[in-house]
Amino acid sequence: MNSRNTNQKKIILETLIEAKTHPTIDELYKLISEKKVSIGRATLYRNLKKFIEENKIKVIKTKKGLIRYDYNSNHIHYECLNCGEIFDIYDDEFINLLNSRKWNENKKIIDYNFTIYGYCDDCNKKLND
Amino acid sequence: MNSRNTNQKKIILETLIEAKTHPTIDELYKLISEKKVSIGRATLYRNLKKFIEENKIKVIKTKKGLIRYDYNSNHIHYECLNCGEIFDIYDDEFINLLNSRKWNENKKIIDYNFTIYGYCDDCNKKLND
DNA sequence: CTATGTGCAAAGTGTTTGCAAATTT
DNA sequence: AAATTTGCAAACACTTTGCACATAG
Repeated sequence: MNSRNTNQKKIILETLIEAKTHPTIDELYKLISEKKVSIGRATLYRNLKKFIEENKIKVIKTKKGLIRYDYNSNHIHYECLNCGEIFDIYDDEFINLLNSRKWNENKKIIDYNFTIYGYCDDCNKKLND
Repeated sequence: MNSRNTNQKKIILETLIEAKTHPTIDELYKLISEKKVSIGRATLYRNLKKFIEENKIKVIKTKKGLIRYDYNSNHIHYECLNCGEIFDIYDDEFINLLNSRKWNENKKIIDYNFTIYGYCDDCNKKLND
């Protein structure tokens, strides 16, 4: 039942952290292939699943149905309803507010997933031509 | 490009609204089958997709990877990390706070998806035996 | 040395699509 | 009557699994 530190795990997590974007599994696979090593797709699936269980990474299901992966740090997502791009929003004030709030006696926050939908600056301009 | 009001659309949306749970597509299919009518799976997929585009319903991707559908009203989800059940939280004060907040000059909130992870009351008790 | 992890290919699931018939407007 | 939607089955895409070999502890 012990988890072992393999080279593959290291590379997968490293690559996901380095990526500024929120890659799909396919994009992540390509990013890894660009490095020297090649990792099997099954290994990628298996390890992403483990990382999710271990709360190291998060899954984002986009409006268009794509499944994207994200290294788990405290932030909010803003998804553009036009171009589909996902932006990270860091808002400590809001996060603090979130963490201090109790939704009922026992329901404490262990983790959360917060995505806001709207239009990004670029698309806003285009749509208001 | 006009959208037509078919009986199938009516039944699908109706059944989803009636369901107090957040059904998977399979659960929804069964709920519909329990009524007189039978709707093809393809029709179900096609219409759920349309409803999402039209912002009538929302998708929830659970920690365990299940895809659940939810009628789109203003509320927050609380997912139990132990039993997996999803609870609705209605917190107007928080929703108002959310809606009034601007994340930067142009990034307005059109819609959002907010899920909190933790343990539900029942599981809390069990786990602290 | 033993248990865990990997890679491949095959199996399994879930979702989409082409097409003819039905339905809506 | 024209355009959209439906239902079926087949096609497609994504994810998991069995197994033999490799690797970590």
